[in-house]
Amino acid sequence: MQAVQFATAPSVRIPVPPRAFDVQNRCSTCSLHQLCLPTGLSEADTHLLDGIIGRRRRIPRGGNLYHMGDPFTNLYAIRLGHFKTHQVSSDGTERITGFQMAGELLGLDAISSERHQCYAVALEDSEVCEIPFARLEELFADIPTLLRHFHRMMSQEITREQNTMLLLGNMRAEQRFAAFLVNLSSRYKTRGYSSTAFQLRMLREEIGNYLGLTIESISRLLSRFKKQGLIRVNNREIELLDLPALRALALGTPVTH
Amino acid sequence: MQAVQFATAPSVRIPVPPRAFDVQNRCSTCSLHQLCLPTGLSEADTHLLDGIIGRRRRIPRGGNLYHMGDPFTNLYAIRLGHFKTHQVSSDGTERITGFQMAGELLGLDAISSERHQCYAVALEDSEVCEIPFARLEELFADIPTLLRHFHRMMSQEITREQNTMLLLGNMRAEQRFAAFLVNLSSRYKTRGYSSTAFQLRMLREEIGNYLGLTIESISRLLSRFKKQGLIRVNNREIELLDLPALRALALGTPVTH
DNA sequence: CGATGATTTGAAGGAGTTCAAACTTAGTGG
DNA sequence: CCACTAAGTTTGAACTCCTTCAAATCATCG
Repeated sequence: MQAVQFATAPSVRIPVPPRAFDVQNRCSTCSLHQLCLPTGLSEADTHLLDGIIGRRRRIPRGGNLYHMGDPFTNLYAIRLGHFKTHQVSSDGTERITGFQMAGELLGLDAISSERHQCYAVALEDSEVCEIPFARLEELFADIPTLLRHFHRMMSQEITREQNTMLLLGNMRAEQRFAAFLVNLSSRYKTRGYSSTAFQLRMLREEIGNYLGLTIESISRLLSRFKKQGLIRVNNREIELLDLPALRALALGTPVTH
Repeated sequence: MQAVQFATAPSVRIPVPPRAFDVQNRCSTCSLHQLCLPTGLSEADTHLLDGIIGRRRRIPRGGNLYHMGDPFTNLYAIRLGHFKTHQVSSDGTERITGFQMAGELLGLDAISSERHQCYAVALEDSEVCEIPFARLEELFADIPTLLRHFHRMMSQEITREQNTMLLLGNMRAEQRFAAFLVNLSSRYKTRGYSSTAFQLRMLREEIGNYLGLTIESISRLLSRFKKQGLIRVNNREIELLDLPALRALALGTPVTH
């Protein structure tokens, strides 16, 4: 019975041994191992995953990893650097849907339409691993742990976006910006970086665009938080001096509606 | 080689024949077949899917399908009726994250944490099919088409939420509400109902909550649209008299930021 | 060092909220 | 079947948060 079912698999997967230039390109030796797609895989399974990972791509600051409308063939795991994803609306204005950092996956929103739904632009010189989705799908049949983890990642993406929806729908400017800072803080912490001092890789304008606020509002909020002793700012450098207070602001009194 | 790989499957799936009370409970005979999980499956595969679908559950108007924090064991396919999903924030206020209708899947956001991330409440007397997720995962190994379709559905959910994010972050009240109406319209059309005349199953307050506006704003917008001849309204009944104009409003001039 | 892009700050204006009150609908019990 | 009630909706007026517009200041990089 099982055999019959398995025979209906779409194509026969022929494992490909890692190529020479892949040696430095391995999930097994990657420092993001615990954050990225191979999370929770056995050593053997990680090697199977290694076998399908495509080339590493470097994207210079401001460069496009993919364009909206591009046919979807790969997911991308960020190895190094930061990205923003944005759409361009009917009237030509840019609308930022998210900021992504090392260990995060780009392209999940393209699976259903088989076309990328947004632009992915590097905020600094960055590097990604190309993950051919068709080959990943083939691996799912062999590595249930990988499939389960992949579902977790997609589900997490949904949850993340729900939180952003709540932020945009219900929070005042001050609350939004506090939530934004707290969010960055916790993501850096997960990656082993300081949760209180980091660089804002994006422009004020991009923060505002993402949070549904103007650049002036962001600037004013930075000044206010600075005056209140919540943060220290120097251009792109920011230090969160009172993380608990910022967290309280982020949770704090939403609009009543 | 393949056999070895397949042997690593987490558990041996023993197909269960449809139980007696399942006869009326089949994907194969369900009118939502083309919209829901079985989309694109062969007849044989649809029967396999039938084998794992749990009981049908009736939820009366106002009843909870699940609560936020509940352990996640099932996805739910809406068979009949409408739901809203909402969270309750720290200060006890309700924040609506979406409205769902027949053929749509509930619970995708719970996969990553294995706990439901929101409440699901029936907006009218409704009915859902329980889909035990663990058994669905077992089926994925046997029915690649099902897996692929499932990924599409998750990806679609991400895209949908991105659109809502854009709506909340960038649109004025008028534009949001127009987009909301146009969205309902196209979903009813897909389901074979009128795209221009339908019932609003949710309260004005719930619409406002979802769109990040007050109930008063929604009421004023309804009045304005009515005066402009774009719609006809009678309590919950609404008729879109000028769908193209509403579509234009929905696309129309976003805030500049 | 000069030019361009990015950020900050100020002042005025407006979209949408808040508060208040009237009105309508649906449901209940007499 | 009607009166009564509670819930939901509409409308008006005042206010507020954030935007818009404008101009000055600052950073970056050839």
